[in-house]
Amino acid sequence: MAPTKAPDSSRRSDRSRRAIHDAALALVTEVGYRRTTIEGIAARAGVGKQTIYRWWPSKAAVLMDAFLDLAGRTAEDAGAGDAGESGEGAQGIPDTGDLVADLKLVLRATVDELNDPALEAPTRALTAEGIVDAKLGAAFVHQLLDPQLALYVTRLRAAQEAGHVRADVDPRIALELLIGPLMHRWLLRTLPLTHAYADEIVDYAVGGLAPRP
Amino acid sequence: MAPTKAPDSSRRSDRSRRAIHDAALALVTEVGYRRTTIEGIAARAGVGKQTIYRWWPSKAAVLMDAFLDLAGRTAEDAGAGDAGESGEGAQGIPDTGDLVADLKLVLRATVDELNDPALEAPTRALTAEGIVDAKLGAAFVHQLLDPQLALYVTRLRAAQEAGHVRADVDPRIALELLIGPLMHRWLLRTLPLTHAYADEIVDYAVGGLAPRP
Amino acid sequence: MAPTKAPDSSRRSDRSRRAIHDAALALVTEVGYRRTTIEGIAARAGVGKQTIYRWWPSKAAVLMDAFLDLAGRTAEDAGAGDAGESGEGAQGIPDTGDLVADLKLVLRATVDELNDPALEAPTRALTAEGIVDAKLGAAFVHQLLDPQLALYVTRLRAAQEAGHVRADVDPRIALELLIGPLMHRWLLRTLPLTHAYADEIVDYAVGGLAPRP
Amino acid sequence: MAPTKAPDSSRRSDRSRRAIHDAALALVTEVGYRRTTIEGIAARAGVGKQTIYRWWPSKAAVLMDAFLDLAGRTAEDAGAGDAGESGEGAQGIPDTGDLVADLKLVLRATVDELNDPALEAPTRALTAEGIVDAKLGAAFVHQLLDPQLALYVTRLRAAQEAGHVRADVDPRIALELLIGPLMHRWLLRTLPLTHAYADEIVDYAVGGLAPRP
DNA sequence: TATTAACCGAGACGGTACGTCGAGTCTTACC
DNA sequence: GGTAAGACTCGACGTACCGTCTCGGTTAATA
Repeated sequence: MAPTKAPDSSRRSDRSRRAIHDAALALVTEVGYRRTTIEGIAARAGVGKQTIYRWWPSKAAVLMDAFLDLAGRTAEDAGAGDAGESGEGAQGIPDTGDLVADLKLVLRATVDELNDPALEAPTRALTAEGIVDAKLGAAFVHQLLDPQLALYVTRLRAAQEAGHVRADVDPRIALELLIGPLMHRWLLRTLPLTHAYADEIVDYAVGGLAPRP
Repeated sequence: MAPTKAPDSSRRSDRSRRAIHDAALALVTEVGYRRTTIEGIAARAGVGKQTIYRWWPSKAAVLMDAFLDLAGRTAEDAGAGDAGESGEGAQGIPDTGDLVADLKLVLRATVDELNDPALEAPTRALTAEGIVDAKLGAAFVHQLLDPQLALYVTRLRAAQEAGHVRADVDPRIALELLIGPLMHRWLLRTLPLTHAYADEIVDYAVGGLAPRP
Repeated sequence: MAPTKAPDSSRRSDRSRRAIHDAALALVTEVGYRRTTIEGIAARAGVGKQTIYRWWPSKAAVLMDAFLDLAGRTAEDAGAGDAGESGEGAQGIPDTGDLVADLKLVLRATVDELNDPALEAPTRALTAEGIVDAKLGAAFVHQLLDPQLALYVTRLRAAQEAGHVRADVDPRIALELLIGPLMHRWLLRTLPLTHAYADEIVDYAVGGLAPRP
Repeated sequence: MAPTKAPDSSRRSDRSRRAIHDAALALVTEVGYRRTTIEGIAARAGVGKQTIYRWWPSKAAVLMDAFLDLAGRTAEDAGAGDAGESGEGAQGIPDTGDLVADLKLVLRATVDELNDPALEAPTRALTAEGIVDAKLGAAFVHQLLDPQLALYVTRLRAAQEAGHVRADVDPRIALELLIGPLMHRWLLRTLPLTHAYADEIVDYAVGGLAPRP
């Protein structure tokens, strides 16, 4: 029943943690998730295997942490020029009053992110892993996806209050109408993912959400 | 340049092929894709490993073939009561003139299929594998997904001709508006996948596709 | 109890038999006994594997046959210039009356044979195999070694009758006194095997066999 | 140029080393060298295959080490009753002044050793392997045979000084006159290997070495 | 300031699966 | 019915990683 000797995180080496993150991301990008191994990460990071096993339960968990770290740093960089009033790194969806324009802006940004070669490999790896491993999938959704989606919900609720979206529309479903097609195309690589596509998705979807005349 | 000695497929053992398919599907369902091994499949199928390596390049390829076989047999069984004049096994989407009703029918069927515990494990495994492995993903899309999606395109074109859908709508995108959200929810397990959800998706999507009054 | 279907040797393909012999000897010489495989022999001989398994019980048996064949042909060639009165191919040990000289002649010939690079690999392979596999070893001894040794026995008996060797000497043991050291040096590669060595062996050994003055 | 990462022998598990030795010897004795496999040794020793591959280059090398270990331990046991002042374990050949008697003693002991069922299988296996594999053969000769033969050389030189053996006799060749016939009979199983045979060999051989009257 | 306990790099260990090779058997088509 | 060809089951090969473990060597907090 003993909790199997939890390590003392206050004595954890930050240097190692970062090196492991970097090695994990680099390897996934270079050789793919499949051929990325714990041993490989340890060797690349100049770290003992045990140091990885001490702090993470699986390869996927390492990658997830690394990815969160990367996302955090990226957001920090992006938001560095702003007033810095949001400590979260989540910028939110603008509300110019024009729902279609606002959504197109965000969806185009998402398209760019998905097409970013530096992010593609780890994102695909984590998504795929989450599809098969429910536990990891839940973590992925909660830590990475949900915060993003919450922003859409907020914006859509505002649109409902402004009367641009019917009151009986469930924002959660509306948001999936926007994100779903994007992810579908990206995950399955059926057709190229472009700004034009994002625009059309918004046009069609908002058409179905707008109040009947 | 030589393709490294291709085996003579006319002498292939059908018995082994079927046994391998069955073992692969059973193992993926029972222990999951990760813990399914080529050795395990061979042992379960009562087959030498080499017989698997002779005919398939990877575990994923075995599973894909097995899945196609299963899908073919399932479709055959389903279509057995009909006149049998369609050798394809693809039933097509009904056209009762009521687009919304027709789509709801098919989407509900898709929901049922995705929720079928016998199909869930292999479908997830193949999808996840295809997300990471572009080659396999392409095969998956072409052999399993595209034929399905073509049916939607046909039905949507008919709706355009009947004037229920605007002429400037791209059926390919319209279809993704329907399928995308479904897959999104199923893949990421964000919320349960129900008939009610399928209905709402159809309602919202067709709203955006219908001619402006 | 059925003798498991003995093949009809009258319909056997001589072409295949020879091709298999040649391939076996060539492969043993080129890549060594260990890396010589039945599949390799079959491929090189342009023969089906079954043709080998039909007529020989093991790789060693194939090689033994091939070697006997080779030895027979070699002896035939060597004896072709003679009157041809000996159908056996065994030339016998000359009896000039000088035992030491006669033995040196034969032992030097044996040294040359053991040093012949064309014969070395198969001879070593068969000897080694026979050391570990008693059944094969017996076959090797009876078919290849005993006929050779019998010649020594004959010559030594003649020497006994001529009074050059003590009457109480067992020719069988005397012969081993000559052959043993030669084989020892050749098998274990302790020191080079030369004519000078053969001469010394004869000198020492005959010294021990000659009548006490 | 790098020797491909040599393992750190100071951290080697002695427990595993011993278990592997024991398993190797047991298997060779029980099922023969051919049917002894690295996998079998590992399984029997309760050891991972890699632990064998880490420290030995081949099955034969494992067996050689095991045999050396066994020989060492056996010699240790045999010498335990003595004063123990010789750390070598090599007892040497006695020098009672009677060369014939001394040699008969040692050769009879060798006969007994060769006839010992516990040693037969590994000795045959190693010898056969060494006959075909020159590298291994050299190791076998240097590590096992040469030390033994050196004892004979010593004893024979003493005999030369005492005038029991002609001064012009090469002890190295003389020794082969004794050992060669023994090994020949044992390796080829031509006739049984007995004390009487050893005695005769000594009688004949020393007869050839003694000073001419 | 000396001790000590945890983390750390390193890597050997018992295992599992990999993908390949060859053994020996069986089947097919040819002659 | 013998033959060339080669697919089949099976078992071992030698390799790659897994996750655990043990070994010095730092390094930080405690005595």
